[in-house]
Amino acid sequence: MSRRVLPRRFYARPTLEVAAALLGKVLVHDTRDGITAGVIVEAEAYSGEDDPACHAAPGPTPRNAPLYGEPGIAYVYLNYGIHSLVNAVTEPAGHPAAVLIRALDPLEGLPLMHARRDTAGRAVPDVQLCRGPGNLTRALGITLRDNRRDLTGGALRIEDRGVRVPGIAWGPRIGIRVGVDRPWRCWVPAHPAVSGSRMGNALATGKGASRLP
DNA sequence: CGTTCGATGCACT
DNA sequence: GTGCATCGAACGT
Repeated sequence: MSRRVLPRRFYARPTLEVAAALLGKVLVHDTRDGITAGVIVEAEAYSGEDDPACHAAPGPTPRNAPLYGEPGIAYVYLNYGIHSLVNAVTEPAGHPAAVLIRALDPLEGLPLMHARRDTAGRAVPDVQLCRGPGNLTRALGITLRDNRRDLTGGALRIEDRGVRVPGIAWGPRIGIRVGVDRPWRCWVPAHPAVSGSRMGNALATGKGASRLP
């Protein structure tokens, strides 16, 4: 529908490159209820069967099949029984890898995001609507049914709207128990929508080199 | 402030 | 049966 939708070749390259390049891009979900969209400000790379934190670590299974397929496809899975987490599949087909989208700066459809997130009359500040991978899928209405959707066109997509990020910081991935040694999480320095400031996350405020780790 | 802990569903051993 | 790429309420200090 638009030339600003990221083409498949954007995803068909090293996962760390894609993760960095996704910062500043816009995740859009078009549903019956309306459009919601946000600027990606935090992401994590998961790449290869030798990455112990990657879902492909055990080798191919029915669940992780999308990771082995075409780049530019959404890999959505349920974790902790509650949260749908959305990834963008990367690298040429055959190399299992993806970028987990962890936080957005809310851009469009804020009222709809609030409607989806506000529970028990509990209001959520705008900047926290899409802070955290489970929160952003809830705000955008992304569920397991969106697994395998093509991000290069259609209702769930990622666009380039010309947003420039001021910098990129790198650090260890969050919430995993293995593979913590790999600094494969990247974020926009000091951005308030970046997750992790809960656990005394000094990293989230650090100045970032745009260089890959 | 800080840390702990229960909710909840599904893939995989 | 076990273990999560989480979240937020409920504690303790």
